[in-house]
Amino acid sequence: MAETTADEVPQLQERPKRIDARRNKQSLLDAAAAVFTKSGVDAPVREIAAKAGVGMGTIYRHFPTRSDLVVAVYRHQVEACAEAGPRLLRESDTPEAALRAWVALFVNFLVTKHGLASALHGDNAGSDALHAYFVDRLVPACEALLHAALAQSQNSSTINAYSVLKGIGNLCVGAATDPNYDADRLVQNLISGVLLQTSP
Amino acid sequence: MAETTADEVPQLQERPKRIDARRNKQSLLDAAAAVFTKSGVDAPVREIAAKAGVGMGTIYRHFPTRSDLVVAVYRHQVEACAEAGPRLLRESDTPEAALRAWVALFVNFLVTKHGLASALHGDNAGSDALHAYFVDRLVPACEALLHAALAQSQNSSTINAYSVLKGIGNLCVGAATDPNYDADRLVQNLISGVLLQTSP
DNA sequence: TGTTTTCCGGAACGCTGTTCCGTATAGTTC
DNA sequence: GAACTATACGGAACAGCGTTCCGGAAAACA
Repeated sequence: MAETTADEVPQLQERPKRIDARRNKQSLLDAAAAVFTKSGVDAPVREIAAKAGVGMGTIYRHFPTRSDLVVAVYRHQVEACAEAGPRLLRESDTPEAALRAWVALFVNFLVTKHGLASALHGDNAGSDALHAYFVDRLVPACEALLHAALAQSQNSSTINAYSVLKGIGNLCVGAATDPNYDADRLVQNLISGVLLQTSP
Repeated sequence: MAETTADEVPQLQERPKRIDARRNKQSLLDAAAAVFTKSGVDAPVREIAAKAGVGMGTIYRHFPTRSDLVVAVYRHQVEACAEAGPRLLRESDTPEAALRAWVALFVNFLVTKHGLASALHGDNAGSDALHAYFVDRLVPACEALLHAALAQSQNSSTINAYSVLKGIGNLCVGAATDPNYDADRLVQNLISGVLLQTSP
């Protein structure tokens, strides 16, 4: 639940944060995690601050933007997803199976976190921390899997891993709240189509 | 540009709207169309009212919700898209070609209207006029094309046309503002995957 | 304990979509 | 043309959002 200890432990030439600051940051992370799972990622910042027993100023000092808080809350799961890529590639029967398993993992992650997929769009002039973090960590993982799967089927087409990843994320939008919408199936269909495509 | 004349012409037992009311409604539709293409579908309501030279009350009397205004502005193009379905099915070489052409049409429509795809998510407890209208008009068209294409390839799998249509719409989110994201290609890949899938 | 540095709380700001109501005006009747 | 009524208008006001600001509290240090 805690963030990397990078900013909680004294760096060279830096004093440690005050203990109430560290305590509040942790309360905020816990409260945010709870509120996000209950009311979705779009829950008001005030609600999180209230649940953590903290003022508005405090939340914005620790997390300069709403997006940063979301990143901090889901950092571990995103990291786990990124690290699952190479592992699946090693342990699966075929590269395509590895890709499909990884994608299912990613989809499950997005769908169970209500509103995360919608929040992923880099609305704010491309400087959206959430979007940037997902891209940074997951595009390389996705790319490796895609290349391996394409090589397996001797498909020499060029793929844009970023594009595919964003497509998967987009397909997950609204999946949790719409019982008639089957994101899982569509994503697997999309993968089929991507692997099938001929080089341009 | 004008709406259907349904509510501008006197119905039985109904008096015609006042002429300033009709004039303002038209001004609003024109202003909204202009603002939407300039600033995207998410443009503030105040901006549209200002451009039309009209107050806040007026805009909400004619269009009870932001969503209704968007529907009114794009009604003709959605209608055209719906009607293109049967026509393409008649004039194309194969049902699959018709489906792909229709999907390309739909994608082009969504992508050129900045923000329309994002606005399509039924946020407001399912009572979103925009979402409902799109579903009403386009799901049947999409369904006919899908069935025809599946029959062609002797694929007996069941498809959920609503799911596929929503998936296509989702894939278009952010397509206009992200040069690295190729929605067109992904959508065609998705169609490939959907047509390829085996019955469950 | 006294001083300094850091951090906190919550009111306030600017931006949304939407509602409300006193006022203006088109349509109707004389 | 004047008087009257139903209809529509304008824009201030409301609620809710993310974010900023700053006087005051509290931790760390001497």
